[in-house]
Amino acid sequence: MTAVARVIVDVPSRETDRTFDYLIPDRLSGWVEIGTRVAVPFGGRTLQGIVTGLGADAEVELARMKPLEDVLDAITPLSSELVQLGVWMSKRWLCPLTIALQAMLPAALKGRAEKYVFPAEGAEWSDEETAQSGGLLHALRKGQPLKLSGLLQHYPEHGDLLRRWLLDGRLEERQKVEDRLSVKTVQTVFPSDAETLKRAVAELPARAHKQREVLAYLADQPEPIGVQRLAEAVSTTPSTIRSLAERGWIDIRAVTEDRDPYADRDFPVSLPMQLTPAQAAALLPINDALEQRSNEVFLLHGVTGSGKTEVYLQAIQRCMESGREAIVLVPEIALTPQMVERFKSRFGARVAVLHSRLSQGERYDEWRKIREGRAQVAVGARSAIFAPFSKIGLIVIDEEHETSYKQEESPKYHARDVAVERARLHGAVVVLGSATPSLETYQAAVDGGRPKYIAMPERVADRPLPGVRIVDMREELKLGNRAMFSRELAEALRDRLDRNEQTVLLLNRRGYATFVMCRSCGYTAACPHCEISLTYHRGSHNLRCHYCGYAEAEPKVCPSCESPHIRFFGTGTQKVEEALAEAFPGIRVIRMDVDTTTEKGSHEKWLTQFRERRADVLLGTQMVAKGLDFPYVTLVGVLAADAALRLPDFRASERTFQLLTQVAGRAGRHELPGEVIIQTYDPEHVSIDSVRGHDYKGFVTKELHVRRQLGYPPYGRLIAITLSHESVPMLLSVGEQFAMRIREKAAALGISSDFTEPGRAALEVLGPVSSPIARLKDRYRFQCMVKYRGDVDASFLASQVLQEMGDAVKRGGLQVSVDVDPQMML
DNA sequence: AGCACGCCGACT
DNA sequence: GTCGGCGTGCTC
Repeated sequence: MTAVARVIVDVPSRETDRTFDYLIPDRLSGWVEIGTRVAVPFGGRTLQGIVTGLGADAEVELARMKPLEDVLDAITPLSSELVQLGVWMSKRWLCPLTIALQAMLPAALKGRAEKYVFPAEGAEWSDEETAQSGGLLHALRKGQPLKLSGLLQHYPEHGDLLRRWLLDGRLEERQKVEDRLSVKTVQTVFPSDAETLKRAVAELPARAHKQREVLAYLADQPEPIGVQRLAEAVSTTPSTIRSLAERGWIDIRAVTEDRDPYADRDFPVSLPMQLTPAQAAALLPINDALEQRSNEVFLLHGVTGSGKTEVYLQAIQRCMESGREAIVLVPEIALTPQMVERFKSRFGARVAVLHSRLSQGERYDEWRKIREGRAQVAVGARSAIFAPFSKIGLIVIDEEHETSYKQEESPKYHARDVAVERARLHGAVVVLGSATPSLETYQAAVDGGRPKYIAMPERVADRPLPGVRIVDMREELKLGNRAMFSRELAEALRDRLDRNEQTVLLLNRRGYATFVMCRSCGYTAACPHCEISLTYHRGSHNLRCHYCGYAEAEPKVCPSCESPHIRFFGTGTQKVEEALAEAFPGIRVIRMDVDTTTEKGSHEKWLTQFRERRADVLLGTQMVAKGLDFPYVTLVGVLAADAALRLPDFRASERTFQLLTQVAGRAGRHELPGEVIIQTYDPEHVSIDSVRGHDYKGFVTKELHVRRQLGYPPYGRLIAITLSHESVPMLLSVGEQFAMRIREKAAALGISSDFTEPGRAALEVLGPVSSPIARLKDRYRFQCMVKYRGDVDASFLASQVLQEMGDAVKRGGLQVSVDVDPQMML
């Protein structure tokens, strides 16, 4: 009987998406379990892999089996539950298992094989060769194996020499899987007992003053202390301390240290607040489910300012009291210091925070805090759903409708769906919170009873929802107002300036000007690789492609007709800022968009400034719409409310309604009442009109009706298959085949392609059509859309066809990407 | 994915 | 004759 590990190797392709068997050598037995990260020999190289199973026997003959090379972590990074979740994900979103597993590991643990080169036993080189190698041989013969990548960087002209000697066997190569990053260690002094220190003082040479000082300091404060800090404390250098260690009087060891990104911050302690009756009523069924340990899902539909966060906090409290852990997902954009503070204040050091602004190292340390049981609550963006807890009791998804929960790269998972599955595996409770639930979630609650629906229709402390006025910009134009601000908005702004209150302005766009257009001939500048409008960047005076990074200089005349009337179109936050300064001299504006918030900590800096009322207006794109809570904001203005309505995406209406409702919710959250003014060219549109009465139900009812008619989610489901290649005819023919084969398979199963008969299972394949991004990085893109409803396993059909056509696709050099339940149609 | 094995053109 | 081009196939 042999101990065998089944390993998923880190090669993300369809052919290798299965386990490979390896012998577990004696020296590693006891270290290998499900979820262990290992280094394995695979087809002549060394790769990282994850153990997904253990067996007493192999599936292949013994002779073909190789032993595991190494175990990469002392603590297995993935639990068997996470491995199981990965298997589920790979089926659900049709991705290789290794991709799903990789998504669960912090970036620091994405190991790569490094090649090391060293001289073979007894290898000889002539003097001539040594001279020719220009120091390369000398470096190699020092003894330490050297990194191949480093050698090639150092001696780029001697790559062929290296290769020749590797081939003739005088040099050998060895591979090792290395993490991108290790834990941070600090050289730490461990003082000996007082007795020893006293003896040391006696035995030191008379002139060793500094060393005596160090010993005196340690005698006084016998806690372990970092070498660097100790040196500073007695104003000397680390070498003094090291000589003490050499004499054996003290002990210096490397100690791992956490990079706590919030180390220098004090969070005031916050105690649970007195709940309003509505909050208490909402909390009750959640607590019941926690008590019963039943795998329940709730939709907490609470208007903006209704106090959802306090409900989360108290549910988490209850969860932790029962010895279980909690995960809180927040959209990346709303993961503001304000939000973090609320959790840190309530739960202190038991909170781990995971978001993209952390460095790789900081993220890794927060991750380890969870894995090693030092944190019980994880707050973070999408990927925090994989927090390596072992007994989860509660998962909260705040703003569950947010698109950022869907990952747009493989694995194209939706964190909301992962949460529900992970909660099932743990017997945990899920709370989906939102003021504007996604139509999918709402419809499932109303028609299916899961999630269970909980409503909080009022703001706390009887504060009213802000009044909303819609301004028809067409009328403004008729009356001769060509300005960016309607008279109503300008007046309201003036009023706020007079009263020293604050305003949030939302512009539904980014950049100074979105595209360049010639007024004479209609020419627009587009990327030669991607067929995407180029964006004008004011700082660098050039035009850039947001997809591939292509850049060219700002044109002075039209490249097509040579007219000088080429000008910048569209409105960006910079332009609005200028208009504000002109209309309201002396106005203090904070502009927040991708350009002003890329720097680490800048986001926080701006918001603090605004909170301290050092500005009158907070102007920005989507990022000013979410989760912000400022007492003196009494006016919210929306410029170009309908900009996003024109996008070719069936969710455009839903997104617009959600965005407008969210931003409206920033006004009047405290003592002072709020007001919202929305400027639009399409005031009758449901998405805009419904915001006026804060009429979520009115909006969903109408929108759901449309969705049902068209068979779109939540009444049908979609799978987008995108093919890309340099040649259009190739794409068309393979795309056609894809569509045909899926249709044939569905027909063979007796699935109708007729969507008109209500309730009946149906499937149709749309396309292939040129994808909305028709060309990307010199490759054309075509897509097929599988639309289906009812009891149809369309993912399985698609994966079968994908497998059958695998050969044709590979030989043709096509790239295929599958998006199950796509969120973005662009 | 990458590396080895294998079968045809332009060089020492 | 050989070095090396990259097409196909496999990796426990």
